[in-house]
Amino acid sequence: MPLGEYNPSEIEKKWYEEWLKNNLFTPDIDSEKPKFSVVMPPPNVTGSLHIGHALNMTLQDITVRYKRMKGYNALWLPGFDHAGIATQWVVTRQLEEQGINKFDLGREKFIEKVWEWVPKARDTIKKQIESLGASCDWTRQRFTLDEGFARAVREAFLELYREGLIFKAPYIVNWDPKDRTAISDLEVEYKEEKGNLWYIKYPVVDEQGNETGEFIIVATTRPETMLGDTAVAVHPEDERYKHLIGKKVKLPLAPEKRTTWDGKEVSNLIPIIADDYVDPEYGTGAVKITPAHDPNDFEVGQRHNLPMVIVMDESAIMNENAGKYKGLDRYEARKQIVEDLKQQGLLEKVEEIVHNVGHSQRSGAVVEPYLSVQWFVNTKKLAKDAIKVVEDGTVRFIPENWKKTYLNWMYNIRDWCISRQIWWGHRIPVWYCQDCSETNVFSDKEYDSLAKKVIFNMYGDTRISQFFSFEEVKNYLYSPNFNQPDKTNLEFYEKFVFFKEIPELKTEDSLREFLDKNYKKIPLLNESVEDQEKIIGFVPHAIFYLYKNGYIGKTFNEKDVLKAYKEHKDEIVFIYDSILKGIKRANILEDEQKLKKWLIDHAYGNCKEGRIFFTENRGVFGIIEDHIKETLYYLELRCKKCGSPNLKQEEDVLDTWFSSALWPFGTLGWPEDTKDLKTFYPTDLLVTGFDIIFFWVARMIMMGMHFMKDRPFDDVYIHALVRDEKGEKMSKTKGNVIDPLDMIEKYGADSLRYTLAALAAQGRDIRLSEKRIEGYKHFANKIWNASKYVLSNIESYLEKGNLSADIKTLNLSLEDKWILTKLQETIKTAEKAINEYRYNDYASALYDFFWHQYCDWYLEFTKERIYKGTEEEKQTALSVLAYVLDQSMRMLHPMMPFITEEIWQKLPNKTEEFLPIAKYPEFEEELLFEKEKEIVESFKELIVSIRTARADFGIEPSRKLNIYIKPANEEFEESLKALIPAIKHLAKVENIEIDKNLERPENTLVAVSSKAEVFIDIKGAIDLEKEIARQEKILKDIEKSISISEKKLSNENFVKKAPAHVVEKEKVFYEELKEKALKVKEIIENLKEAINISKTT
RNA sequence: GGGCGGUUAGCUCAGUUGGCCAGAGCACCUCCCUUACAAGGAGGGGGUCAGAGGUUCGAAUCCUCUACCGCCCA
Repeated sequence: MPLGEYNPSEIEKKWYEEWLKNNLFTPDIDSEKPKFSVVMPPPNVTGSLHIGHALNMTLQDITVRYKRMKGYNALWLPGFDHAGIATQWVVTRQLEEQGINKFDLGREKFIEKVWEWVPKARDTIKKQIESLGASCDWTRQRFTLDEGFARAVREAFLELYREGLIFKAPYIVNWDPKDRTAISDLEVEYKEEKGNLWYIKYPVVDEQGNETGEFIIVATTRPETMLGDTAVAVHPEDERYKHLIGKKVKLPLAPEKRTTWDGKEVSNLIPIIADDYVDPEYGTGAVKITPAHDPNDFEVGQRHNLPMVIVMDESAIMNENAGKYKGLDRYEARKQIVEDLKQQGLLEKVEEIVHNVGHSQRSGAVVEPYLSVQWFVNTKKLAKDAIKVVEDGTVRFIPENWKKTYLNWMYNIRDWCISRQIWWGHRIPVWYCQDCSETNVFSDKEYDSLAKKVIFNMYGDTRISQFFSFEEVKNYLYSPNFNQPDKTNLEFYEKFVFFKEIPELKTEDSLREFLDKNYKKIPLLNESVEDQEKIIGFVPHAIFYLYKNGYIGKTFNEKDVLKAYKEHKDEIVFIYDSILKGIKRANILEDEQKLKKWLIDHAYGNCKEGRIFFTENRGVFGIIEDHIKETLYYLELRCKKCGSPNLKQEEDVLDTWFSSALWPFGTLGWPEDTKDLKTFYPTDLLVTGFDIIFFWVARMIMMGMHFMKDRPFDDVYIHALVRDEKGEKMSKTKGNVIDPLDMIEKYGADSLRYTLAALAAQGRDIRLSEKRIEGYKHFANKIWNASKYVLSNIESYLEKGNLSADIKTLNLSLEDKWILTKLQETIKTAEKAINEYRYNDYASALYDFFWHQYCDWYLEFTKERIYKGTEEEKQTALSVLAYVLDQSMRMLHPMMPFITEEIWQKLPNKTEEFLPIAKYPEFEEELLFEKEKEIVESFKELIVSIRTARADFGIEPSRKLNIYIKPANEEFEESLKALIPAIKHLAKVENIEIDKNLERPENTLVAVSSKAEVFIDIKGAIDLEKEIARQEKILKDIEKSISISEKKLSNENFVKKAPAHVVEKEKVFYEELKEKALKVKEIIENLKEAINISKTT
């Protein structure tokens, strides 16, 4: 079937499905072929595909497809990022729309909601990536919060903690009061804003605290923070203030007693200290020091051991320390404070200034520097190796200038705040002991069996709580996995986390047996714990617990209970305290008499509720099992220091980038030593945008070097930002976004991809306009139509004969050899370009070849042979057409996977089943025909000169003319004779005469090219004046070139110093020009003579 | 303040170690529905490569300064 109309949407979906069905993108792990691996920068699950993704994916896909076709065992590993703050934000807003407040809902329920929504969001963006044609291996798809990643994150945290590289400390963080979380330095955006500089008078006091009448004036942009001042600093050498150093000032407006962050009292009389940090030139030279609300002041505070007073709460509402301003928002407080200062005469003056104000990238709120206790990674140590591998070129940045940016940042790297006060994410695997305050970090290393590890990980992932039911475990393990919905979570654990079968968990029976054997059982006697009045209390639960866990037998007496309870009191109290929300009448279990009475009461219904739990026979009691409504299991964790079970897990979660830093090895199975890891790590290439070099690339290198002792990737290709055609950032608010999905729908994924590749020049932003995409759709259409020509002719030919797959055996014509030579040149240029990540060169090399060589010339050349040639000529022409088309499709495929596959599938002599796994063209020396190429190039020049002459004289293309050609030499004469049919077709000519010794016939136009003169009979009188003018213009151009060339060649230094081939080229060029000029001059003379003759006659 | 980058045709951009009388696409002008393609074909116009100086036989390309425009970091 030849091709119909080009309709991208029709073919694109079809082929992607076909490729997936045939597993073309899943590498063979046992392959002998060299590997090529890339991990996909995981898009946010909440996001939708924007043009930046499209560019990122396209570039990766081009390289991966190229490598795959080059015979590499190629892995492109896809996945998604859980995007802590962004996702939490989206779900919070959704709930708000339903009138649900996140805090009312509670942490667990909230996270359940997120897990409900996340797969839907993920499917959306996944489909979008697929529609681009990404040839990634979906069978290995991962998620930064999946079972394996969560485990890897705990493992990494534990290891770093043990090595002392993770620590908890009070620190000034960038606090986002809107989202109520700390954010990293990198998440703060500074914007210039108008503000004020307030000059405030602080009264100096004497030893007794009485004002001396002297003032020290401080300048501040944030007067509300003055309530947290704990000193005033001046420069030690500043003569103005030297006498005040060591004295105190009375802090205006502040309450007499304030409290530091760690509970100590601070007076409102604060010292004047000396510190080099103060710039005597700025403001008044005296600076208020607020260690809890300013990063610089924090450092000053540490140097001078100043107390730190926090004056706001987590929402930036003034707190107790603010005295009468308590409860005011920080900006209202500012207003009030300024007002009050004015009234008290303490406001010296106000200056208007422009200063940089930090905003949260996410919420837009003005960031409050805020003292809080956070978790940090000591990056200084980790940076060492990460610097080394980039310095020594093991990891290469492309374009190279990013290396400098990276190193600069790494040299000055600061500790990385990794805790976030949100719910969605990796909860920090730290359990604080409530009894001895020990910090415990747990991972599944605590457990020896895989099944136990799984249960612990489920707990760590908050999939089950510390007291869990059989149903909960079962439901989770046997329900579909987030990444691989065709697998259960248990199967995911087996295949992607532990790489081993876990038989204990496989069936319900074995699972129950396993749980029974390994976990404490918690009998519950209540139907529910809702009605606190009717609830069955602690004592019976405790006894049933002792029984269920074998601490007492089915029959027992009070002494047995007493003894067993004594031994297990801690755990029993801890468990039921949590479950029953309080312990009542525990003393019964400590007193033999009371216990005995209680037991008898509950064997005979003598209590208030008339409950009977036990049988009694001669002082021996027996359990009535029917009372057990449900049995939970208890995952026991104990403090490593004091053994207490009373632990509380850290509330904070980790910065999302902490998990994505593990991406290149976490996705391959780390911390297990897997075959994937051995085969594919280090990866070969990372393609990403410059905006996350610090956020992500740097951290991956640090973590890779630390945990894998090896770089995560060799090459880092940094691509540009996609802007709109005016060079502005695309944003929804500006309304200038180009939606890749719209573009795909309108022009096809192939056109979009080609456009992005063609615009992806290194080191420059991309300005994209829809026009460009439309332009490349024209290219796709061109490919389509040219193929239609080739395929339909092949089809009609195949009814009679066969095409030759081995074109070397054919009797090739001049133009066949020419196009084959051009093809070889293109293969060379294209491969060089793609290997150097010069995607734009790759695109333009193929564009030029396919359109301007293959279509514009070669296709036209073949028409004569195909329509009027002999059988052999037909066969040769069609074989070469098919061969070049086949090679072109292979080369274009990485950029335009769909259209090329559609066409390629229809070609005869296919050697592979699908184009994505077909062999990439090889450069072949034997198919280079330099001489023939030169001839055809000269021939093209000749044709163009004829066309120009025709156009200059306004001769319609349809009018067929007679021409006479006078070649410069015999060789060209021979060639031209062979090309007569082509000339007729290309120049629209009726009759041709070719003769080296020709004289110009009368009434003809002349077209001069470097290897021939052409005389055109336009069948009518020509306007001699016009022709003279035309030729004179041509002559002028030539002479201009001659004079430039002459100047060069007459320059002794040029001939002496320039490389030989350059000089030689210039000489040849000069000679050609000279000859051409001579001919044109001759023509002009002839024409002038003709005018004279016509005048005289 | 420190660092990085940009300025080439009306527009959007290429131009790899200096060797081009500077290229492409779009737009523009003229002619053409010629049996692959009017989403096309043929021909054409258009640039003191931001400015100044320097190095060199030779500079859009290397160096210095200036102007303007971006981005990152403090």
